Amino acid sequence: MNDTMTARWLDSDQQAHWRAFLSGTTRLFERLDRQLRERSGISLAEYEILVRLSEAPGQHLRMAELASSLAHSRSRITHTVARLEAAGAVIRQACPSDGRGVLALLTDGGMRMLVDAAPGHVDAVRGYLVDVASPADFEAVGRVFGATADLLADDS
Amino acid sequence: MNDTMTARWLDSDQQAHWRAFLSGTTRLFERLDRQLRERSGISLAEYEILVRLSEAPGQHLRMAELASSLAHSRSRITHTVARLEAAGAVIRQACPSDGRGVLALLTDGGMRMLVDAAPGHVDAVRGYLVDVASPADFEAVGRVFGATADLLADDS
DNA sequence: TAGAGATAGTTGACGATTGAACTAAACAGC
DNA sequence: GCTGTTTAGTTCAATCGTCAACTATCTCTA
Repeated sequence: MNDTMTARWLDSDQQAHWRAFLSGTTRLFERLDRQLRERSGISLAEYEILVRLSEAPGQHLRMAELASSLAHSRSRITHTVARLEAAGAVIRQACPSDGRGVLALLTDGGMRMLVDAAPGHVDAVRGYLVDVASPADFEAVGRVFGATADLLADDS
Repeated sequence: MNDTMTARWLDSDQQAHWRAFLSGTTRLFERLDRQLRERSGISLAEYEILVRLSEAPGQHLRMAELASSLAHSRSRITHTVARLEAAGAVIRQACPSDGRGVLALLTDGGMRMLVDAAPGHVDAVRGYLVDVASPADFEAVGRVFGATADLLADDS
């Protein structure tokens, strides 16, 4: 956002789309989070961390890699990983190649939590978002928020 | 989500779109909230309440109308309106037609806060979302999340 | 090879959101 | 017109996220 930016207001269609987006995402995240908590006892943020760790070679990632991958603050990652560690889903260990670094390592128990949670979560993502959109519309969603994410990438 | 739902996993394109959406919205909301706080001293949630009140006839709405319009919990609306009241942006008064009800009424000061905040906020919404999407793609976003919002409407 | 600055991560205090329990008023059926 | 049930809103405690301060390590340059 800089001083040369002078665009104003949204037209009424744009405003309707923007408000649909606000309302839809608010309800969607609330529902996904609640469903995960009720069925598997983990939050959406915790779930996403487990997913990233499960995909990583050796099932471990640096804290900063988790932070940038999820677009969460470092502090938030510290707190969330601490909760996951208390729940036995993750272990922390020093990073061998960088004395400042910390690796979060998925445990077998963490993998079981993920395997337990994933089907219901994916069903929910499908049922409330993916499958209510046409393939072309869902692609458009990916394009739009990919562009937004790039624009707001960490160095911006 | 019901028992007959058996769809599984997302294909790799769908997963890429879903993650772009997660990352894009996370960054977008974080940025919009921070920009509003820095430039105008209000949160995004507070801003949205001021907008709804400013559009309402008589510049007032019931608490429950705010809650369903923003898809926020009643408890959250109570807290947020309390903060706005402390900031002098809103006044609460008993609802004349329903003894249980409470009206949130926008003050002149609240209207000034909104007028001050709105241009920068709209520029940000444009700059980080609306204008990075083609018109057709942004329409698709509206369609998709409109459908999600309907599906997850309060009685679901 | 100092020393300055940048980077990684944690901590603690504070603010915001949630969910459950609660009060009070409205409504429905008899 | 009671009585039981819904609905509106608030309150409290607990959880989660943010921000600023802090330690430790790494990197760059002279």
